[in-house]
Amino acid sequence: MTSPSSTSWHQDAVTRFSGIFDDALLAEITEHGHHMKVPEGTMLMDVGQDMDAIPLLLEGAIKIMRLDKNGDEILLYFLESGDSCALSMGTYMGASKSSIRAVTERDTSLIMVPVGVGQEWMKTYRSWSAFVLASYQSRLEEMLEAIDALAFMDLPTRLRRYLSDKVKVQGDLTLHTTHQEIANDLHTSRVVVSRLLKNLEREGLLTLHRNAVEMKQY
DNA sequence: TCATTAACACGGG
DNA sequence: CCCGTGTTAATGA
Repeated sequence: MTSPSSTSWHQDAVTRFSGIFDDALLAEITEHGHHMKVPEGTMLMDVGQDMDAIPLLLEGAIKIMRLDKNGDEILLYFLESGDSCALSMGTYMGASKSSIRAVTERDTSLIMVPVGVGQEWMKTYRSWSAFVLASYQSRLEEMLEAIDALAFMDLPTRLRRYLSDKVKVQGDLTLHTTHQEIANDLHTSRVVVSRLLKNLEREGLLTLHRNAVEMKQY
């Protein structure tokens, strides 16, 4: 691998994961991993689809959703740079069908590691198995937070959490979205989102525009 | 009481 | 004109 185009993502991978994986494993990742640049809004994985690779995020963000019986999406959490998807690790335990939908939230750069290769690394690289376990734990905690939000938080609170999450994930105070999209993510109606956003605007926390919400603080 | 559904007017692109 | 937005009235949980 000496061409500039292939070494560039190798460098990204090394800088992103150098503190996490040892050098030998980093070399294996650049050898066996497939690099992908994915534009915003791409569905990387859907419910029932086979999970044949483990994603390692370099740049960007991925929205992880579950579907209700009507096929409506419920937001679970976001994957960010340096994250992986614990559910794809489930393939280690025999499951191979995805139970979630994953859509890129912004332009994203990631490495896909074939499941079989990842399984070998579980035995040979302690830094890999530690990473998988840590990823499992952090994904589990995020899911528990999502459950808490759905079960115990009122809508105004959930909306504020959602907005601050989006700002963090997008790295931009101005969110380019519609009230309807927010309503879909929070699993409620647009009427409610419009009213709550209007309240927040009156409180001076944000400014509303067409197709955009400009946050003042978060 | 609060969310949802339907309906409507307004306005910017 | 089309679509996103803001609002209201009726209905339901």
